[in-house]
Amino acid sequence: MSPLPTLSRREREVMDIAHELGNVTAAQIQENMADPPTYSAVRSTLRILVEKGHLVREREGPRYLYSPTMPARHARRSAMRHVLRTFFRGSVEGAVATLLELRGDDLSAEEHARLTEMIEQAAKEGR
Amino acid sequence: MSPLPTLSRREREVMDIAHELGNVTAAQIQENMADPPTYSAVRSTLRILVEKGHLVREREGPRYLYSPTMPARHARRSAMRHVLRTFFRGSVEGAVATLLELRGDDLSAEEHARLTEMIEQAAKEGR
DNA sequence: ATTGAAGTGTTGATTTTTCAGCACTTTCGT
DNA sequence: ACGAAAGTGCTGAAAAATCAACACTTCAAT
Repeated sequence: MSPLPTLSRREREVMDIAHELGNVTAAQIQENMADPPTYSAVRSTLRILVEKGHLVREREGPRYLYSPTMPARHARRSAMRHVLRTFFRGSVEGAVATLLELRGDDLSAEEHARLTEMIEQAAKEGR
Repeated sequence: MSPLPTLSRREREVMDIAHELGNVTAAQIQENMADPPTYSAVRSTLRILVEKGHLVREREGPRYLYSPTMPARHARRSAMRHVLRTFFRGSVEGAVATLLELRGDDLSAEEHARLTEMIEQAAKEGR
């Protein structure tokens, strides 16, 4: 199984938007791009991403919808693993600490409960 | 303050390595690159990254050491914020869940205690 | 002091990426 | 049925990124 080719700058930008929004039209992509090129140029990038196998497209009435090929769960894990390794030296604790900082507001009681529960589960798992 | 220019594919790869290793020589960068080009080409990329303001370099005896301009703490937060938004729709819970999955092995008692403590703190904070 | 190894600065060719134009098709409202 | 608006496929030019070559310098060991 040949790995998917790596992405250029614009291609990565488009893929990020696609992951964020799930499945999108060319117009939506353009709207969400920083310093967006013409609609025509956006479609050009989309075509390349489909060729490379990163996106699939299907007709949705009058237009096309584009969706990431890689299942969301896999993409999430892969992205998180990369950040964990690159910026946190693999420290899950460090990563969680930063997440909580980013969270900013206080945790709600429910959120607190769910997080604690998650950690309990992780501690018990596989016994 | 003009924002730093965005990065090309190779540039990003080099920056990731620089973040992972802290401060590095050109040779170290090359060793860690996927499908590495010549030493000369690596230095070429490094020069551009210095010009763009992403790296600083300083003499270390016979050679140069390159280090990311952006403070590690800021880089970590920025990277995590991006992943959080792109792949988790901003859900800290979702992100933590994935981190715990990635962690794989059971949590040690100490790790468990520290994570729980962190969450307690986040819940209490700012009262 | 000389030599080889390792490092550096600079330059330009090649490749890739990025982008827009154009002719054509489909959709939708009047 | 018609025209406007929106969408599409295709193509090639312009810009950027990538890479390697070459000449030069520094270091360290003999």
